[in-house]
Amino acid sequence: MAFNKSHLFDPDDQATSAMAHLLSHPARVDILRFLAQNGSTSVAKLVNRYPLAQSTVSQHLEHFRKADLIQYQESYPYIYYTIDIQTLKELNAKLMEYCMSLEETVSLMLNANRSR
Amino acid sequence: MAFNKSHLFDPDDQATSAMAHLLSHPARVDILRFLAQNGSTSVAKLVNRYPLAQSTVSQHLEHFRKADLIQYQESYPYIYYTIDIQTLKELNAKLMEYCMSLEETVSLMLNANRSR
DNA sequence: AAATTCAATCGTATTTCTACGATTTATATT
DNA sequence: AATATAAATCGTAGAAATACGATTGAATTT
Repeated sequence: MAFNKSHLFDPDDQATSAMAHLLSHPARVDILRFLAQNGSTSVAKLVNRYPLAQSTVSQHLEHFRKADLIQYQESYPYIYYTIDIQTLKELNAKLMEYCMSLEETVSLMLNANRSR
Repeated sequence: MAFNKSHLFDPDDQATSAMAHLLSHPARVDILRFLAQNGSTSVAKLVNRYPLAQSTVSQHLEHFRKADLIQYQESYPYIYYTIDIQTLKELNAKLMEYCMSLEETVSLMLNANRSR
């Protein structure tokens, strides 16, 4: 048992949950926003921002790298990470679409309750 | 080691990642949408929707219960779950706000690149 | 060549997640 | 009282996530 069954679900829902998963740790929530707002950023700078060891921050970055959400370029002595805007837009759109649809649905419910 | 450090991060980011975490499995993505769209739903009906055992579906529902995102009422022989609209609106707003802010930020970046 | 430095990777411990079957609990029905 | 049924809970297995220190690799300085 315990073999994951996520692949058996609707592909759109898989994409939504994959993006959600990337945001399921507060460090990653901040990293993504920081990179979006500040552009090219060294790992050292990120390590300074969090109460985490360097190896742990690298591990979080690995999640993003595997999802092609970030890219990096070396420039001694640092490695600078940037967001892959195209991929971010795609993944973010999936999650946003889901959240907005949910929001719309429950708002309709509220209105329906109010008028009966 | 390995004791979780999430509590050391920004409370807003903790809330964002907590909601993201609830959506980090495709079954939960579908459950939340299904409850929002279809209202009061028995566990049996949910179990039928997924390639998962009854106990596994109950476990997923437990995530939502712990976050006060759902409520239930018994009516023999079924237990019917509904969304807690107020809580959903609050948690969803946090995640939406984050995603929309990200979207806005990267869109500005694209425009800046286009015009230089 | 030796030393330095940044960051990836490795090894490992602990915790949490995902999944299941089995059991328990609660509530009718018979 | 016995039976049936729905769903929570328990016990457990395996995988993945989170965290760290230590090591390695690449690149520049000295």
